[in-house]
Amino acid sequence: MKSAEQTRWLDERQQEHWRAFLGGITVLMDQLDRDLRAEHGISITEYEILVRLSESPDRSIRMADLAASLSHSRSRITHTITRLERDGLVSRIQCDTDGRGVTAVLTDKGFETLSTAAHTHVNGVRKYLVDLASPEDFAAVGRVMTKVQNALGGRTF
Amino acid sequence: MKSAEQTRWLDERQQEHWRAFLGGITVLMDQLDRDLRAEHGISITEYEILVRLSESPDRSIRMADLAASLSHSRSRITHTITRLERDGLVSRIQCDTDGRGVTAVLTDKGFETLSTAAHTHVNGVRKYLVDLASPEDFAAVGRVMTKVQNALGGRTF
DNA sequence: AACAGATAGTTGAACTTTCAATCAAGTCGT
DNA sequence: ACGACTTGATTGAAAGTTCAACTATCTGTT
Repeated sequence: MKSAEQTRWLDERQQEHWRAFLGGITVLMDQLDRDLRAEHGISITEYEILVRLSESPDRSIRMADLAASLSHSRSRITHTITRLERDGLVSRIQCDTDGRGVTAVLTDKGFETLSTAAHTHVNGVRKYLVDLASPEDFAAVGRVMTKVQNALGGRTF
Repeated sequence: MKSAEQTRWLDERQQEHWRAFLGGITVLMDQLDRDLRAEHGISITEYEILVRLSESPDRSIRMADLAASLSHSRSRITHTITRLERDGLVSRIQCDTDGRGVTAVLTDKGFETLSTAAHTHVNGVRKYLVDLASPEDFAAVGRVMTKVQNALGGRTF
């Protein structure tokens, strides 16, 4: 921040929106996480990984791609996959084209867990978010957050 | 979930919006936190507490009210305030009307830190979010997240 | 007054994420 | 083919969060 330039503070309305945003994501993510843990024993982070794997050819994705896809650090992915592997939902295989590479693969048990957890998750997303908003407003949320992702997206950790 | 009823999955568009939302809040919160830590040595959670205190009469708020205001658990507030107290930004005083009560008070040093950190924070919120969206879209975000907060708001931990 | 139950806050352990350091394998320029 | 550099992934420790258990105080009922 250059000291010469004045900071443009948020006006009252913007501040309200920003605080609603902060508070909203806090309670929303917390509730979705709680529901998944209570009913299926997985966190929302783990759930998102299972989803990505299930949609991918061979139900497998390399660690770095998983990290990029979720905007998580490599380290975080390593730890999370370690837990998922311990629980038998995912397994690791060596990448044959790159000696350094490791690929995470969804196991049958992982797919089973995902299949049932998906109901809980989607119902939550609807009940706590999608169904509360008008389609236009929800689309606006999508537009805005897409821009945020694009603006901050390709960082390295 | 009753097994009789069918889960209404998200359509492709809704799914895009939801994923943008998830990815967006991840990179946004991460960046705002990083900026505050790098330039002022406080996390975004700590920053939010300082803000609430600074706006309150006597620059002080009771622990439970702080928890409610941030949608954090009591335990989390206790730990965070302990850290802020260790760093001299906040101090604890006994509540005189309720023997169980503890009130967190912003110190002068805490106010100083907040005063400079606020520039960093607001500039970030603008650059990474507010200025990327049209006023209408940002207002829509505010509307939606207000509803989320109201729907999930008053939970106990 | 005394008890039951609710509320405020803390504590310590378990769990998750971050951070910096490390190791192995790939790429590039000479 | 050598060294310098980059990239992919892991590791262990530190920082932060959650969870369940606990103490202390308050409130309402009898």
